[in-house]
Amino acid sequence: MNSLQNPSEDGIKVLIVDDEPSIRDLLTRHLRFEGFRTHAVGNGHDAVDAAEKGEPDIILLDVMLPDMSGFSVTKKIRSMGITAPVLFLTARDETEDKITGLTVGGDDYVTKPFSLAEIVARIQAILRRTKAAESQDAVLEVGEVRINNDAHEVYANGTLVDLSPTEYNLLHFLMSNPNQVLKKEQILNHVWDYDFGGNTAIVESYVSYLRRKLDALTVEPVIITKRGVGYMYRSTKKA
Amino acid sequence: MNSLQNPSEDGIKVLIVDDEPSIRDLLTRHLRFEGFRTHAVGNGHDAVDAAEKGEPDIILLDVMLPDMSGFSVTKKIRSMGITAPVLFLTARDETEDKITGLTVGGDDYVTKPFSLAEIVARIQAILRRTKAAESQDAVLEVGEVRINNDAHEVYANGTLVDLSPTEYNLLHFLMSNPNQVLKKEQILNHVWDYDFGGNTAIVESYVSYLRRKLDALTVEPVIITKRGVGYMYRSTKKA
DNA sequence: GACTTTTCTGAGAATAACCTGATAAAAGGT
DNA sequence: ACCTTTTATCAGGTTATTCTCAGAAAAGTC
Repeated sequence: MNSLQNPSEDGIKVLIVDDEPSIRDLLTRHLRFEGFRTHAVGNGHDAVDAAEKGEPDIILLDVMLPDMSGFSVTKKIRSMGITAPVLFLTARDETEDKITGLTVGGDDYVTKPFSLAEIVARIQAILRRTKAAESQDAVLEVGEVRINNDAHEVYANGTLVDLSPTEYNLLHFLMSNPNQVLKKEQILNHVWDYDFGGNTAIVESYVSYLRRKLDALTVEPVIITKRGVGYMYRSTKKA
Repeated sequence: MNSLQNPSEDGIKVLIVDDEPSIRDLLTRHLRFEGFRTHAVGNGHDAVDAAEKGEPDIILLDVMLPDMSGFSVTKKIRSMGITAPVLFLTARDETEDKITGLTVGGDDYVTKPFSLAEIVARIQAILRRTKAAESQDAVLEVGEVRINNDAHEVYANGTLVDLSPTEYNLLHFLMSNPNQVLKKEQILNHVWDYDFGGNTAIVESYVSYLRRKLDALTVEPVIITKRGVGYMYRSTKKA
């Protein structure tokens, strides 16, 4: 039926540029699953081509490409009058000043390895800023909990809850798919980086952390364990 | 003559890839019975061939194949532009990171041994997400009972019923085939894993569990014993 | 009604799933 | 460099679930 997390993102075209086929594949498959239209290329030359012909709404661009750097690609396409925002994919140790220097305007960047939830969130944020397109809202309120994705703040019945980054990401993912059981594997795939080595036990830990912080402030527990299946965020209790 | 559970799934092509003939046979026979069109092969090379020529809607792919791994097969067919979703069949102890890494898009996986009901449910879920084909709905309501497959929740006349996973699976299977007698063996084959060692007495136990939980909430008993034959879920009472 | 067969159900042991506190390592801030 | 926060792993305790079995109950047969 609906894709997870972003049922409304329908006609948005994403150009994916990365020389590693596995990353291209990962992003292509996931973003398609989320409802985006994608096109993937493996080098800078093809990227310029595709940016011109494909008219993407947003470009995911690896900064380390075999033929030319992602920054050269950006300059080139900007000089051609293409204004689509760029989300740079960088290695952790990339000199950050270079990146921040180029991420003017609506651009942004994420460091590898990233989580899929992060990529989608950044795309959402960029599109929200630039096009004001009907993309995911910055504020998500389900049941007794309100989550503000711009400020990264969570309120439970009006009280600000202090969450760690991972706790926040997990809650955001759960709240994006209310009343739907999410398997632990599924959660791990979305919320943790794609190269995370551990097993799903960590999901249990973080659910525990979240419950400790949230359940003290809510009438109903918000995260339901579906034993043998997964976890579910419950918005409205049904008698 | 009618297929169980999914009379509408008619033209969907399933490619089955497993080196064990018994598993190939089990899946072929069952999925055909369910109304799918199937084609089965026993190694990676043939799988790539069949994926190209057969244009399957979905691929059931064992990850342990004699000539190449299921992941290599996936990469190969993806590079050929084939986007059909893959349902991986894996051993329980398979390194999970490998699997989870590849199952981010529409893909999914089940661990061996699986139950046939699980396979069908996963295929349904994948097709529902990707192709939006007119496949099984997430909510199934028959008579006084409503079952929500997204939330894995069951309501009897509006009251939430707490079921264990196996109880849920059994009820789901019964409700998928209302007003139709199901033999205990049939139920065992669908709902329990294919390597289940015990006998059909366990079906009796679980029917008993279900009745205890459901009949308190319904006017009519929903599960009827057809002595000497099997059980039947009845939607509208028929004398 | 008496007998046979089949089904139902309660009890219990073994197992699996889950929760949580402790802890160590890593990251981040001052 | 120090302290704090955060992340990740692990093991013990706890609860839910699965499965089997045996006796009770019900249905069918003569």
